[in-house]
Order: sequence, then C-alpha cells, then structure tokens
Amino acid sequence: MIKNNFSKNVLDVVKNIPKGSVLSYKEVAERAGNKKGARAVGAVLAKNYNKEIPCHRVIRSDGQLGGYNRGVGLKKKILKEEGYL
DNA sequence: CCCCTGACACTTA
DNA sequence: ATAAGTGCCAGGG
Repeated sequence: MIKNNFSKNVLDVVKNIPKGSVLSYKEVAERAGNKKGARAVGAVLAKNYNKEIPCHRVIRSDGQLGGYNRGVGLKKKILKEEGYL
C-alpha cells in the first residue's frame, strides 16, 4: 500500500497529532506536502485502516467532523473522550 | 492515458 | 446560514 510519497506523509502527520488536538484535512495536506491535497488526504485516510493512525483527530476546515472509517459516531465519541468536544 | 470515485475547500448566489 | 457550482489531488479500473 504505502510506497513513499504523499500517502505515507499524510499517515505520518496524522500519527503525530497529539491527544486532545485536531488538524483539518487542509492542514494535514499542507504538512504532507500538497497544500491543495485536502481531498487526497481524505482519500488516503479512507483507504487506510491502521489503528496506529488517529484519523479521528482529522476534521474538516469548517470545524465539522467530516467522516470516519469506523463510523462518525465513534469519531465523535473519541473526540469527546479526549476532551476536544 | 482516460474515466470515475472520494472522510475536502472555496466562491458566489 | 444554506445550496449549488467549481477546483484540487490521489487511487483504482
């Protein structure tokens, strides 16, 4: 799956997100190398099922949760547990 | 290489 | 504030 490009970068950035903090897809895209790759970030995360990746800490730039591969409800619950909500 | 899909962002009405 | 349209990028067939 991962080779060594934008995808890996995205996963690395998301993995590095500290507990209680959240980054928007746009922010992650910028850190991953593609400032306009917000959509690509979502596509990568959607295909990535790594439990090591706190993809629940990635939300939309509008402040909305966006989506989650395990269910938006779980994402919302996790964010609440971490204190973001 | 072309076409379609997707956890997005931004502008205009 | 909400809706619709446009632009952006990566992955898969």
